[in-house]
Amino acid sequence: MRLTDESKQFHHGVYAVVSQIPFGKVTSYGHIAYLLGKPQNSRQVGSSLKHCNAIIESLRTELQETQADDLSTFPYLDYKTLPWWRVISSAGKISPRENSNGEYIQSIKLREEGVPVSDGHMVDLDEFGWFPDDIDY
DNA sequence: GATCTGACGGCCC
DNA sequence: GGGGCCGCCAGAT
Repeated sequence: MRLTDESKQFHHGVYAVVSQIPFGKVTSYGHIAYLLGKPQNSRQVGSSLKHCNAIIESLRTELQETQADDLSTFPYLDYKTLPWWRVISSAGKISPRENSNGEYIQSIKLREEGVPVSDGHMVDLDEFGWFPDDIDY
């Protein structure tokens, strides 16, 4: 997995922002891209999450190899705790996967947090959306 | 390597 | 409201 420095920065940002979405709230791929200063890269946010397992592993490996920095400085680089299920489309819909199992799991995870998900995999963004203008990450 | 495919979203009919 | 187009870029073919 060869990533440019630029895209590594982007991935770091995506995971850092996702890790800050509050329990019981959701945000959109596009809003994460907006917070990272790249509002046109919503699609890459989806890609970051789709491949979060491999990408995070790659980022961790590189940090371990290239710097003496303690990995605990980057708490968001852990796909086991990354709340990826709190990210949905700007239309308020859980995005379809190749295999519908993923969206099913996502709806379960959201309901566990008290976020209602309709049969059409829709979430009420007015009530459960988290869309800050800027955050620290 | 060239080309296609998406966990997307904004814009323009 | 809905459909087509475009930007973006990591993976897959």
